[in-house]
Amino acid sequence: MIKLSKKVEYALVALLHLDFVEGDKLVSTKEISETYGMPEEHLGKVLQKLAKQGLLVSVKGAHGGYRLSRPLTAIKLGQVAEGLEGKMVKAHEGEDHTLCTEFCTCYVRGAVEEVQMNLMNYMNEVSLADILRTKMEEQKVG
Amino acid sequence: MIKLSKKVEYALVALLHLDFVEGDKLVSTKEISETYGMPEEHLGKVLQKLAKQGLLVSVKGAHGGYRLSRPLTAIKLGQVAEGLEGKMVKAHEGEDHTLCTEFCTCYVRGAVEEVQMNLMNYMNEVSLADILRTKMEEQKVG
DNA sequence: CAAATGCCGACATTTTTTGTCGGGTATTGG
DNA sequence: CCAATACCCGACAAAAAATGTCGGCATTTG
Repeated sequence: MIKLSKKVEYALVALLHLDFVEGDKLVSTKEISETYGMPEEHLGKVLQKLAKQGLLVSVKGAHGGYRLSRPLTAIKLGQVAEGLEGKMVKAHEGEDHTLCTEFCTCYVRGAVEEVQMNLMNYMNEVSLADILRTKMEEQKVG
Repeated sequence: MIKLSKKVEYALVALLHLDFVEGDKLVSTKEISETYGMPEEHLGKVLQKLAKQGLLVSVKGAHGGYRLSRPLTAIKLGQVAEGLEGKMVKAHEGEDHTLCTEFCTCYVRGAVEEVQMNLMNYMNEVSLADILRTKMEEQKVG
């Protein structure tokens, strides 16, 4: 099933939440986890990875927390997923099957990699802002 | 990780293989599994589901096997995935959050569903022929 | 210093994926 | 008719991944 993992789901919820928050206000893991009923420790891990990847800025210590490092328009779905689950497609590991234009095992297998690539490319085009916009338009209509 | 499952991978390999085969020739599970080194029983399950869903035509008995029921242009990535793993998104389960235009829990959560929808819509647009075409163009260039 | 909070690794639990087995049923060829 | 081939199906087993928890450390604030 092509389904977003909880990790990604938590990440998206947190990112969208942070976007709603005014300016540079810092929000703690605890606050977010309580708002949406997520396990705090787990969400913590997720946010730490997002920070490590540069999507979030973290501030330690009392009254610390996280804030977005950039606008949602500049955060791609693919970045979030990759940050949390590692590189998703092994971007053509050197193998050159240019010669096999006819049917052969590697040819078919190569085409399957292509599918993964396509999916990944798609996810790297869609920004979180796009998603939010889609949702808003849908609500206006529906 | 947004990664195709083995089931889907096996299915795609089989479907592309069947496309390479001339005309109405029947190909058995065994033949495919041996060509690509997949576990026969497991591949069998996959092909059975594809047949049940109508993407493949199955012929029982000696010299039986499978063939495509239609051209690859008419087989969408999403169909393959759904056939193997069930409906992927619960297509808006009635809940109406039209009122929450401001920040609220369900609003953010709703946006996450949107992401899933987008992914699914994408997968229902891409046909296996599209994928193959992409691969061919890439080979010409690369 | 104590409290709050991020950071990190290890582990436990649960769920999903992947693979296997045994026993059907249908068709073909001899 | 019989044996071989091959699809069909449910139940189970094994392996892997996702999810959640714990304990301890590091940093900042008051």
